[in-house]
Parts: sequence; structure tokens; C-alpha cells
Amino acid sequence: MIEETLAEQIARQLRRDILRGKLAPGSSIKERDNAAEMGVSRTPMREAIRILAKEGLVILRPARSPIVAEPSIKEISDQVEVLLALEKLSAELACKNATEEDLAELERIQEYVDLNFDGSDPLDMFEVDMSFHSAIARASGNDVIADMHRTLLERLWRARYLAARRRRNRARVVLQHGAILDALKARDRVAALEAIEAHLGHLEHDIREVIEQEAEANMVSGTS
Amino acid sequence: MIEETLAEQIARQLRRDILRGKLAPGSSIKERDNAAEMGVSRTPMREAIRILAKEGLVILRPARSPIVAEPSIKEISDQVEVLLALEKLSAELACKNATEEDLAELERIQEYVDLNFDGSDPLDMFEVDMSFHSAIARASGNDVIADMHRTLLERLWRARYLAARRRRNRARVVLQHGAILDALKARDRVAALEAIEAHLGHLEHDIREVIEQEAEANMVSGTS
DNA sequence: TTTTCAAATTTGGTATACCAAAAGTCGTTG
DNA sequence: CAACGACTTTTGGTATACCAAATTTGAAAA
Repeated sequence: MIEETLAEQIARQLRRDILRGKLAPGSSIKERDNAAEMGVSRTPMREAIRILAKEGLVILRPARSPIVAEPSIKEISDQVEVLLALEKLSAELACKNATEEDLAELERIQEYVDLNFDGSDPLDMFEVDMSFHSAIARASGNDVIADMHRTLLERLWRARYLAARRRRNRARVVLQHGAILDALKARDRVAALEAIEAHLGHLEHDIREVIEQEAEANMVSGTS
Repeated sequence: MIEETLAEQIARQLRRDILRGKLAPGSSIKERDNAAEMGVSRTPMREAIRILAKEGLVILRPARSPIVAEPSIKEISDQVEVLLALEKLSAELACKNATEEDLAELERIQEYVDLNFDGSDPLDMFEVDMSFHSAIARASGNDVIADMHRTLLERLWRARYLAARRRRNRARVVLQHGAILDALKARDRVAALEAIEAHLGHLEHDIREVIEQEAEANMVSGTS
């Protein structure tokens, strides 16, 4: 069979539309209409919706159309809180368990950022930043942590993207990543925790700011 | 429509069979055969399998029958590691955020255990123990933590059940729960962390012991 | 006897049709 | 004019049929 199932393709398309804001939060996703619109049957569309529900992007309600999730500020800040905790735990474990390949991977990413710091697409840089953090989670050697971390990054994609666009402080990011990397290479648990906290400490604040702004914008335009 | 969808009923039934060991790890779940066997069509069976896949109980392989997951010792110990971290984080947050109702709920469970300590069904006690820990996660006030915690408890159901059956040290459990509860009520972060660690510290060891025993048993009977 | 290739079977993916429940609508009645 | 109720529409849940890919099997050839 094909490498990627039709349902997964649909899910990917819908996910893109949702994260890019093309599908407004709160809008309903009727499996009949959407399926017809995309020229597929209801079966894969149904499964695609379930996939996105699992990812928290859409909400399944009994006997109701699924709707695009509208993450509240609390939900997002809860997610960031756990993301921070997971990453601190990762760093701690990585000091103990990280293989040389794990560290090399982190270094490779950091080098890439160094070289392409200027002139590269912000969205590209953003993806690289995500991959750096994912690599830390993987370096913990704990697959459950890596999975949960990835899930949270996915769910926070939109919020993080908005926050990252806002602040063009990539120089700071590079420095902070370097501090984390150095601490991990030295297997210095305390330094690693501090570096992580310094780096992600701003994240919740940034995200909260962006989300609140968006909430206000919606308030006046009446998309509540 | 009905309260519980047919797919969910099937998922519940399959989950029971898997966790109780009725469906051996590694055995394949063919959606055609299973659907016919249970007298339903493939559609809800298919969805049920996806639900269980999300829970980690079955593995979906491209172009292959789904099989019952056979969690390795590392997977389980990874899960326990995260469970412990989440619960410590919960306790820490609960010291700050727990409402009076949260604490009352914990106290209610503890009282129930006190009263029904003797003479009650071990499986019943086990469920109550799980609910105590879930309540701690909920008391953190962070829904993401509560969700992840619940997911981990579900995935660890079988391992925890085996471990709990083995050691009939419910007296110790009651005492340790009491210590946790006291620390939370006093909003004493350090004491809470210590109490959690003391309580769950044994868990990984117990589970590892049980799982290794089972692995050995499978080794000789050749179910590998 | 071994190897190879093609036909048949198995199995998951997709499309379509039908059903039942919930919500929306409109008319009737108090 | 308001409120209640029956009818229609909408929508998700389920069953069934068909398709394509992957595996298996068996026969033929080297």
C-alpha cells in the first residue's frame, strides 16, 4: 500500500489549516461537508478528525460536530508548564544518559543555527529551534519523555510560532542554546537546569502576551 | 444517540482482555476476524483498535495486522520514571494550588481506605489506590498533568496490578498516603516531595521485579 | 532438489448506503 | 403573542461492498 494513508494526508492538511489559522477556532468540522469538499469519502475524513482530536487540535463532542479547539490561556500555560518540567527532567537525565551521538546531534543543530543565523527564513529557524529542544528530550534516553515532549511541542506549535515571530531575538536564543549544550556536554546537572530555565523562562511570558493580544483582537472583532 | 459508542464498548472489552492477559502480547488483532467474532462490522472495530493504539495497548504497523503491544522492561521503567516525575511535580504544584475540595477529596479516599482496610477485595483496594494518585495529579490544578498522569496509569495498569498483588503491604500504603496527605494539607513542598518519593520509590523496583519474573516465565514457555 | 515467478488469498484502506438521534423549523393552539 | 409539539433536516454511527497492496503458496523450470 502507499506510504502515507489517505486519512493521514487529510489530517496533515487539516492540521496545517488549523495551525496556520486558516480554520478559525470554534468553527465546526462536519465530516460530510469536509469530505465532499476534499473529494474523499467520509471514512478517511472521520479517521483524520480522530487523529487531530488525539492531538488536541479538534474537540469531539458526543452527538455534535467536531469543532476546532480554541485553547484557553490556561490550557496553553498548563502545557508550557509541563513542557518546561519535561525539558528540565530531560536535561537532568541527559546529563546521565546522553550518548555521544545525542550530543553530536545537538551540536550539529547548534552549528547549523550559527552558520545560518542571518538571512534565513524565520520559519525555518523556528523549526530548527524546535528540533533542538526535541533533541534534548531524546537525549534523556527516555522514550516516554520524548513522546510527551513532542506532543506538547505540536500542540503549542501555533502559540510558539506567534511568540517566536514577535521577538526577533535569535541572538539570545543561540547564546542560550549554547549554554544548554555546554552544560550537557559537561554533564553538569545544575548548570543544565539553570540554562533550561533561563531559556524557557521567557517562553510562558511571551506566549501569554501573544495569546492575550489575540484574545483582545478577537474580542473587538466579535469572533468569541 | 447512545451514551457510549459501539466502538468505545469494543475498545473497553478488548482493553479488559488485554490487561487481564486474555489476549497474549504479540498476538495479532485482525479487524475482520475480531469484528465477525464479536458480531459487529469492521468500522467500529477499526476505530476501537485505533483507540487502543492511542493508549499504547496495541501497535499499528503499516500494511500489517495490529498486534497486542508487548511492553519491554525499558518501556515500563521509562513510564514509571515519568509517572514519578509527574507526581512530584503535581505535589509541588498542589501545595500552591490545591483547593479545599481537592484536599477534601484526598481525605475522603484516605478515610475510605482506613475504614475498608481489612476484608475488602484487593482489586478494589488497588482501584482506590489509583484514584488517590489521580486525585493528587488533579490537585495540581494543571489539566495537562492530570491527563498525562491518567494516561500513564492506564498504560501501567497491568504492571501495577501485578506488582500490587504481589506485595500485600497495604498497611504501608495507608501510612505513606497519610504522609502525603498531611504534607499537602500543610502545603509543605519539601515534605510532600519526600513522601511521594518514599511511596513511589518502591514502585519501579516492584514492577521491575514482577516484569522480569514474567519475562523469565515466558522464556521457558517459549512465548517470545 | 532448489529457485523463481505468478496466481490466489489475506488484509487493511476507501467508498457508499442506511439508520437513529439530535437540533432546527414551522405551524398550531392556548 | 407566546409556548408547545410535530415534522423536516442535519449529522454522526454503523454496516457492507469493493479495491489495492502484501504475503503466501504451489507449480514449473533450471
